[in-house]
Amino acid sequence: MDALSRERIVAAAVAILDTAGESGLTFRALTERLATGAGAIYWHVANRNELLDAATEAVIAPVVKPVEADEPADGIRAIALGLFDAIAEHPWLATQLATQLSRSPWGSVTPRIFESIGRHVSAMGVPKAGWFTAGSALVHYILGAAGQNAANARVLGAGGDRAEFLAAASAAWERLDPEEYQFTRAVGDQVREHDDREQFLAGVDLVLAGIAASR
Amino acid sequence: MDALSRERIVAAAVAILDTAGESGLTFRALTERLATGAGAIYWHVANRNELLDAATEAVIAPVVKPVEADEPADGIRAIALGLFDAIAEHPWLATQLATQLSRSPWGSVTPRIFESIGRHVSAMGVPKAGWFTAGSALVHYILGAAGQNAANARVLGAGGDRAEFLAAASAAWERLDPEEYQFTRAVGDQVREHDDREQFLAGVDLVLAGIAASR
DNA sequence: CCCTGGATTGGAACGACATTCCAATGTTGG
DNA sequence: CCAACATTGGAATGTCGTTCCAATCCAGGG
Repeated sequence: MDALSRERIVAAAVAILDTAGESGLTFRALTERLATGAGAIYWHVANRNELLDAATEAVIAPVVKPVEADEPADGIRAIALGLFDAIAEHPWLATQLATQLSRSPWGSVTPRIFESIGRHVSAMGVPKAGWFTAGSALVHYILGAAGQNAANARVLGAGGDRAEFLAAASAAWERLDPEEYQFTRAVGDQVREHDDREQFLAGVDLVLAGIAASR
Repeated sequence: MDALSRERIVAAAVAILDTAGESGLTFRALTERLATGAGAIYWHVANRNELLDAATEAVIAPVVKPVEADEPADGIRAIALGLFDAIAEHPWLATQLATQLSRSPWGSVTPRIFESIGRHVSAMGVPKAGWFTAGSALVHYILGAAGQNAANARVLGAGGDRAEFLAAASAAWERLDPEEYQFTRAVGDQVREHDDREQFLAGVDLVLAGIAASR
């Protein structure tokens, strides 16, 4: 039996989260996968929340590494896509990052994301007074849109393919009152034809255009 | 004892959520406040999640009522501020809306928000192909920024005042490695001097500028 | 080499929770 | 007034996070 360590526990947590979602991360699942007892785990991590935070950090850290790019906007797009892919691959990140943002915004992971995006914002020539606004708009759009994309993918689930999902989503939308939800329904038709990644990048570019316009 | 009803249960849930947060909403707290048993509540409500959704809807519904405005942008600002205030008054909304967005995006509350914002987006003269991108950027920024604002207010808590909070936040930021977090730290200085609401609106206007630029 | 103190482990025990179940009570139409 | 049904209150169940403790491991000093 290899020595138990914080890293091994966090790795096991990520694996469980990936296959069973946030509600699947129980101490029972952990003790079984690690062939140990709950007390041993508690010696290395304070509690379940700290473990969730550590798992989030372990998965996000590689994405927010500094990126060199000719254009600052390209650096932002690269980080945005990295986050998009990470959240698509680990759907539990969406809820987790949102919760962390609105529970303890100055925790460990969120400022790192903010910083990695902000570096490029300041390089864009935005006046200092606009840094917070520009950085916030980017980060909130990126995390929100990536999370929603992951949610769509999850609804799709293991079984079906894209066509099946779109059919289900269409059905759900058709059920909406056409009068009351005319915008949402009109948008549904547009979305079906576009690639998720491209659509996400279009949103990033929209915010970037806003930053450029108010510079 | 007045007749138990779904409305009374939802109202009690909102009251509990406001004073004790999401983790405070237990069936024990509900049965005590309503002077009844768990079984009675389960006859009106399927489970805890449905109750959380109903509480969210009850609090959000008044905010997403149609708004008439001379300029579409003003309508968007009005709805954004309504959401901002609702989330500030009921901080549990931040986590709840984020969770609902990334769990079942096509539930009941989220499309209503999307629709109420989208109406004004289409009135802005955005070409149809850009509706989804523009609406998404707005909604994600609004919910994300409002949630973060509520989180800041919560850290501040019942006891202290704004100066105390800013001192605590400063202290947290000073502890960050100045080299590694130079953008975040620079931004902290800017933020201290500005009104939260104005800062929030500046972000909305930034996204609106992006929409106008790509129109 | 052993022995002693701290580090680490495994699992039992505890209290809180969401949910289910059921007997009892209210209500209503024939 | 009496059957069917709607509604209630609370006891029972199983799962969870967390705490506690006895047992084991390990390193360094005598």
